[in-house]
Formats: sequence, C-alpha cells, structure tokens
Amino acid sequence: MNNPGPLILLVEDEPQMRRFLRVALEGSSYRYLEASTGEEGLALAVQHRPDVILLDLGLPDMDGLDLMTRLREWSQTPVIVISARGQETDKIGALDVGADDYLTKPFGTGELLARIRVALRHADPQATEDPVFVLGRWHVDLAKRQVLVDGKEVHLTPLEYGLFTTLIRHAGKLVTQRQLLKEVWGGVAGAQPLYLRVYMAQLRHKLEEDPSRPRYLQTEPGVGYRLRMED
Amino acid sequence: MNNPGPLILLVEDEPQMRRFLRVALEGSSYRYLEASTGEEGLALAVQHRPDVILLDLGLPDMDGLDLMTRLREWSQTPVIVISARGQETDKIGALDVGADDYLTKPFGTGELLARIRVALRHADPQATEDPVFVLGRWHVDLAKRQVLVDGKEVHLTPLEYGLFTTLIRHAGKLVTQRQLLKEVWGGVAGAQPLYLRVYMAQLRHKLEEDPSRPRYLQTEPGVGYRLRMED
DNA sequence: CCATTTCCTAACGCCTTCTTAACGCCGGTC
DNA sequence: GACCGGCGTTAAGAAGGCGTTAGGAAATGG
Repeated sequence: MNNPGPLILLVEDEPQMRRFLRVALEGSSYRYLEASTGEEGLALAVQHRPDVILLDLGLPDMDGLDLMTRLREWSQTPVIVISARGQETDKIGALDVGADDYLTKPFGTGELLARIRVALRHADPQATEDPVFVLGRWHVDLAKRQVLVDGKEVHLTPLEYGLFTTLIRHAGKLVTQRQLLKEVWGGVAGAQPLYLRVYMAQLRHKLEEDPSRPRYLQTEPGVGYRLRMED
Repeated sequence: MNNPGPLILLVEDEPQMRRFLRVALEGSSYRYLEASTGEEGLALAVQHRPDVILLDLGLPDMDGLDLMTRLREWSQTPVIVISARGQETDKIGALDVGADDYLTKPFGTGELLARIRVALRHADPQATEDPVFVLGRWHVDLAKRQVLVDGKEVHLTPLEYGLFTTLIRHAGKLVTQRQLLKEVWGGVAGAQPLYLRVYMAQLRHKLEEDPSRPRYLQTEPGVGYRLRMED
C-alpha cells in the first residue's frame, strides 16, 4: 500500500538542466537521485537500483555511450537518453547500445513524463494504479468509485458517494450547504438542508471511527461542512 | 520454428508514406504487412500477430487512439506511432493509451529502424501466449473469444461476451449503465437499462457459482455494474 | 427456405434507496 | 432558567430500480 513511488536517477552535468528535470519529477510522486558525472552515475545505479535512468550524453568525464555499455553489462534498467545532439547517427548509436528512448533538447515536461511512464510500464507491466485519495484510514479510488476503510470496502449509495466526493474535491475547504445541495442533488428544487443532516449522519456512521465525534467530517454550524485534512 | 525474421505491420493510409516505410523495411530482413485502414489493421494484427506495429494516427476510418485502445484489450504488441502532429498533447495521449514510442514526421530511416530494434528488444521472447484474463475459476482468452469456467468452455452470445469483456476491460472499476449500453450496444438509440438487467442475469447464470448471490458480477444500484477483483 | 440461435420486450415481486417526519440535544439569547 | 434555532438521530413510508421469467420477433447459418 505505501509504495514509495518509482526511483529515477538523473545523470546530468549542467546545473540548469538538472534543476529543470528536478522540477519535472517533483509533484509526480517520483523519488529521484542526481549524479553530475558518469562515474557517479554508475555508482548510484549500482547502489540504489533505480527504476529508470535519465542520461545526458554530454558528460565531462566519460562518453555517454561508454556509460551505456558498462551499465548494460549488468543492468536492464530502462534508460532514456537526453541530448542536445539531434543527429540521426547519435540517436541510432545510443539506441543500439541499449538505450530505450532518445529525447532531443529542448523537450516538454509532459512528454518526458509520458516517456518515463512508458519505460516504467515496460519494466513492470502490472503496475498501473489509479490515483487514490488517502486520508487517515480512508482510501478513495475515484476511478474505481471505491471507498476503503482500513482496507475493507465500504458501500456508499449514490447520494452518499456524491456528498463524500464533493467534500473530497474541496478537501480542507468549507463547503456551504447551498453548494453541497446544488452539486449533489443537481440543483433540483426541493433540496433541503435536512437532507444534508441525514446523509452526513449516514456517512459518519459508515466512515468515522466514532460517529458521534467526527474526526474528519466536520460541521460548520450555520454555514456548511468541511472535510478536515490535518491530524 | 525456423526464425524467418520479425514481422512488422504498417497501418498507414497515405500511399506515399507506405512506400517510404516499405523501402525502409526492405533490406533489413523484416517481413511486413500493410493495412490502409484501422479495421484492416486490427484484423491483420489478430490474424498474423506481428512483432511490431507501426501506426499512423491519421487514419480515414477510425481514430488512432481508439485503435490503440482496442488493440491493447488483447495484445501487448509494441506500437510505434507515426504522426504528422508534433503537439506534445498528441504524444502524451498516444503514449498513455499504450503506445511504446512516438515519431514525428519527417524522420529518418535509420532512426525508425533503431527504434524498431528497441521495440523488438523489449518484446519478451517467451511471452507469446494469448493474453488470458484469470479471475477465480474463470479463464478468459480475449484473443480466442473463449471463456472457461473450471476449465470447461462456456458459450456466450455476442452480446453476453461483449458485456462481459467490457466489464473485464474496466476490471475493478465501476462501469455506468450509460457506458455499458454505449460500448456494448454501440450507442444505437433505443438501448435501455432493461437490457443490462436481462443480460447481467444471463451472465450470472452462466458464470457465477450462485447466480442469486453474485461474487464477481456486482450491481451498484442506480449507477451501474462492476467486476469485483478482490476476494 | 427452414431450423436454430440470439435478441428484444413486457410483467411482476422484491429490495435498495430516497424522502419525510418526529424527537432529543446543545448552544446561545433574553 | 425558559425559549429558540440549528443539528444529529432514528424510523417508516414512498418511490424507483433490479432480478427474474417467458414468449415472440429478428437474425443467423446451413
């Protein structure tokens, strides 16, 4: 469950490029390592066994192709080459000594991340998980429309689920009664604040440890409700 | 079997481009097939099981991404997308629905061949079996359209099979009634939720141990159905 | 053209879900 | 300290959705 996320190794000597790559990887829940020379990169690869390697060919201490060759003597880790040189012979050379992809600078963050996903998919075809909202003992998979409490599935009716996910969408923020009624009941006339009381109670019974003292599903008297994020 | 060289499938509608690709592959000891439409491409893929597919996104009869999706339902064959569109969103979209590489026109013959070699390298030599979906006592061979329960073949009508595989394709996820009707009945007007009730009942009778208490084919009242994965 | 399979449709009873009402609790106000 | 409004809780009735069955229409295949 608490998968720490794939590990990416950057082998890149230019500080500017390293910063760019770091920013690209941050926020995508990847862990990453940095090396500024080929030798350092090889050492880190041996030590930490990254899931993907991003390799700049223009290194100061050794040729990128040599590094590829030495790496492939013992490791099948996917390598995405990043290079300023867009010559076809460069690409062919890198791909033929074992690189899995070749990106020419400049390139976009989105494409890089997509190609990293492809590389990860190749390494482990099974692992294609949905984004999951986690809070305390709750795991909510919006794609599956599934709610787990302590790993056990809890069934929610359409209105319960709608109310719950509306609060999740505005996690941490206060949501007014009017807003909840509009988003969950679809703006149909006849929706009353009473509904919220009833369904919040049902949600707390199904989800909260102590429904009478809700930890996360909190009431903001006279205004609305809030999904509390801090612990 | 004597290895006659990898088989490449070209899916490309422009004759000019097809000629170029054909020339690129000739002399490299590749065998190749050609399709000028998406449907033809899918048919050839099913029949001949190519080792690599070169796919042009700009097809006349169907969207390239749809073709990718339908192909990935049963096949892990590496796909190299070839496109005139170099937009980053195009690349990301194609890579995320299962493409293994993305080449923007124009490109060099050498690079294409190198990327084909990468794709062939990725293809696991021993993983040539049909993709089989296994769940409990069920074995579903998506390529052969064959369903086994406890090793015994169970016959499903086309609609039953379509409904079942649609749920398999979204295994674990909830599929709304609207979605099922659209994907199985093809968006034809007149498709009613009643159909789902009838065919789900038939599926449960043919597949579930206790049809009155389905273990896998579950109803989400008011929303849709789900193929439950966990036990 | 006939036999067989497959699909559509209607009817009925059961079950989940939604709505609504009643009541008790808590806090604030006069 | 009594009143009042907002909230939580529970339960019961209403409404709608679902499973099931069966028979006729349509499509399929020889």
